[in-house]
Amino acid sequence: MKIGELSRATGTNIETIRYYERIGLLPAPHRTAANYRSYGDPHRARLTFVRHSRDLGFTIEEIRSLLDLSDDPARDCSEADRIASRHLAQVEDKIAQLTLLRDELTRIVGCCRGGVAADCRVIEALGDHGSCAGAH
Amino acid sequence: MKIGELSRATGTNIETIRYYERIGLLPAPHRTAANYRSYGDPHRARLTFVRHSRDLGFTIEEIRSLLDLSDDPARDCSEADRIASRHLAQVEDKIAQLTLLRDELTRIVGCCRGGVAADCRVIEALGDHGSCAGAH
DNA sequence: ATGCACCCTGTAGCAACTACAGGGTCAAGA
DNA sequence: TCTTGACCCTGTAGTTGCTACAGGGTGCAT
Repeated sequence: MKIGELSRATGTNIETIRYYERIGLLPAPHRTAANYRSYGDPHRARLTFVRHSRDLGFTIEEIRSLLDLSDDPARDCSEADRIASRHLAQVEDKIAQLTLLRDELTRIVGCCRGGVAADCRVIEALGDHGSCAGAH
Repeated sequence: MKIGELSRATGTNIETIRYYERIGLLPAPHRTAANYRSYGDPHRARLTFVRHSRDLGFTIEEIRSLLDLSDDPARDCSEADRIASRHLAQVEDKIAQLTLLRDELTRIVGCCRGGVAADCRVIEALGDHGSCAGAH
């Protein structure tokens, strides 16, 4: 299939596909006589893997490691587990952090009762970290 | 005070301070005879405002708007409230999204029982979006 | 033959910094 | 007086993960 079909089949931007090839995340496919890229099912599966992993927030480098693992079926999979677990921990950290942020923002937004900027609690709160309830 | 002191006083990287000046977020300070930047309290207050807003996740452009507002104390502060509320909504979206992600990752990670990559559930799950519990 | 959709390469842009390279300045100690 | 070290300056390039051109070629239908 041509790059446009692969793009539609995986929901990936064409530019992104070429980008993945450039950085070595996807192998360079065969070319037609007209120098068009020509993909097969293995390419589509690999790109699906990459997109799914990106959707789950894995970095390109993490995906590279995961692909290396899946390319070598004999290898121990504990590294895959380690990568995924570490990522999970990062996501949990991020959630905790954003929750603190949300609470702080809720507090700040709730203070605004209209009026002029000089009396605005939002602006005041932003200028004064000391008035924050928690750390962030 | 010199840039290093301002840096320590606000917990901001020196390069970042110069960057903020370059993009017009902080006004250019006076210079000493040796061409060193020389800051006063208003600069420190403004930078504190910027850092605090960044810590809360506001973008540079949002901060620019907020600073414009605080520079003009007679203006109506409803825009500040609007910016902060929209940002709060974004944070809430992000939390919801990350929570789905976390659940998916938890599910994936929990499946790994060791062994070789060929049988790895982590790798399998990443290659197959269809096996996901929810949308992400 | 002439549109039009598609493909190619290469480069530059985005956010919000961060990290040099290659130089100048200043105060303290030997 | 000299030198060491901490600090400051400008300007440019790198980071992540794409995205958006510019300027061209290809393939098929009308």
